[in-house]
Amino acid sequence: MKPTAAEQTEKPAHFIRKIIADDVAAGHTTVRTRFPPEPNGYLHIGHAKSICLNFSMAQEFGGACNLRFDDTNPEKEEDEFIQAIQQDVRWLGFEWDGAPRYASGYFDQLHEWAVHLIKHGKAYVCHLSAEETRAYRGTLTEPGRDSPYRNRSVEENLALFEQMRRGELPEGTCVLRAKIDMAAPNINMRDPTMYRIRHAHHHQTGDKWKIYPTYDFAHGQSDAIEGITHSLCTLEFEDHRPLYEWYLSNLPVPSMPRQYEFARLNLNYTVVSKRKLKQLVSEKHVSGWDDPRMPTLSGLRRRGYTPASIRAFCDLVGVTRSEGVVDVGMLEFAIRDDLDKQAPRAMCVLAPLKVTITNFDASVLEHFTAQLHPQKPEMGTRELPFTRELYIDRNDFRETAEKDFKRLVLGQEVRLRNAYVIRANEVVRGADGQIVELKCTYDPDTRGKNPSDGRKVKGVIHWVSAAHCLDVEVRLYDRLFTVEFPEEDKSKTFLDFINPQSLTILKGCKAEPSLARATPDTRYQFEREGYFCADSVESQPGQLVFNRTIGLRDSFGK
RNA sequence: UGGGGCGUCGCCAAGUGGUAAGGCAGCGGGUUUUGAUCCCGCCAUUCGGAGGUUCGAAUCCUUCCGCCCCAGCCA
Repeated sequence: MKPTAAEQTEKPAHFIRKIIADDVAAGHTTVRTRFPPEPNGYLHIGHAKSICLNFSMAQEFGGACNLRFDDTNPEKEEDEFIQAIQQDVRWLGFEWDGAPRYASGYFDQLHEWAVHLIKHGKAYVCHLSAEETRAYRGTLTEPGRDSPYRNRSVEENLALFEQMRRGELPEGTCVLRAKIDMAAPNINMRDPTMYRIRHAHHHQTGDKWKIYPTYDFAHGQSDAIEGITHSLCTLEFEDHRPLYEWYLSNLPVPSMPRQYEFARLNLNYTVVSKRKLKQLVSEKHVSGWDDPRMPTLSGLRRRGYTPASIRAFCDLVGVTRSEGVVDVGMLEFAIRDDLDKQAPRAMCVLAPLKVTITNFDASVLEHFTAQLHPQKPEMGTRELPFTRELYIDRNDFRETAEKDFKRLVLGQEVRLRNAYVIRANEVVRGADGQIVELKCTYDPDTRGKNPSDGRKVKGVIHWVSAAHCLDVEVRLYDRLFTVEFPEEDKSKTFLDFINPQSLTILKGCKAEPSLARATPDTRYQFEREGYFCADSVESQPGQLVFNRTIGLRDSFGK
């Protein structure tokens, strides 16, 4: 059998891999990377790219990868997210080195380093208000002006910073800034803020701190403390690299990490922004962070995506510096590719139409043994009860049809998958004219073989025994947004493009009896329909709920 | 009009001076008791445009065009 994308061992030689390989060849014996999420939301498919990159680089080069919570902004962060992030990283198949790290774990050291910069005349306490600071910063085309507080004495700065630390100053009173260059063309170098006053409770450090470092003042030093060799981040941080390096070279840090930037993942027909995902959840457009329509890892998991398929997808997409938009079709390919090889087959009728086999005795019960996987007999078999009354899908029957319709047509034959060939003889209608039943006859000579008279039966449809099938609920998912780029139209909000048909709930679906023991971790292929798994939160034994992960590729177009 | 990036097939992406990989999607055909899978074939005389250097350029130079990021006491 052809290897799946997930089994592909030859990894493409992207630029990060080359840089690291060169460093290793040049004598770097320790490769250490880190995945540094801020615990202010759930992880999504975009994070998966970063996770796969960081962990796989460490794995490939015999190094280690840390998990570090970038928790410098207590007001936006929660412990719930810390737990969820750990679960998602593990689910994806990675294990970080040692215990999870926290930027907040370095607050003492960071504070000490801030004092160090003050003592060296490289940082000062600035009392400009936020608005004034903005005005002094200049614009993209005009240089900024020096703050009037820029030349305070070391002693005064030390005293003021200590007051900030003790919580003696109200929020917003002042900030600690690095003294770099207010005329720098790179705005990040115009005396960036290092510390701001926040009288906030921190999920890790409690009420110990009244001042919190900014991302820029925390990230590089945290990397240095942990001995990170390659600090991989997304393109928007490229302009921060000079500042990242400025702090490292002006502080007595224990190591010199290097920052490299790659393009973040963009997917069409969805949004991959924590802020927007959070909005979908809080405004109840979806049932939660783990709604199967969400591009979050927890949503994809509940939907039925496998970790291997997401890893394969990340490999497929590659790592470059050019930002593009990946077609969701590639994600769908990755999951179909994986599931086709793994998923046991089963039959489930989504839109049941009763069929009576008039020449089959009502007192008879036959059994067919069907393979769980057509290409993998080693996966085993299951039993299919066959009786006089069956269900087939309404979409698989037409009273008249063109020759390209390869299913059941009145007066013609079709094969019931794993069972007999039947012929539709008569349509039974309800009071409203709706077809409620089909009267058919079966050909006993077609069990496990084609008609011996050489008749050609082209179509094959799935079915279920009416007396033995399970009544189940099936949820079909479509893309969450109706347009490729929901964020593109600036005159509207992405919420205007939510697909009202993104969720279709089907009740009264008829599943073959072997599905009674379905659990969320077994993904099935419902033959001719797609890949499904029991919903991890709402499916119960006896009241099964299946999520359609993804439909089968369909060249006919239902 | 400042700074930093990016532009190779509809999408992703190799290629870094020697004459355009691969994947996704699409389109033909074959196998098939899943219109699935699998198999075979097709799918960029051309690399954002224009000049130039060179025996030779997607790769070097010049210039132009387009797109993205940066003016949080967010990350």
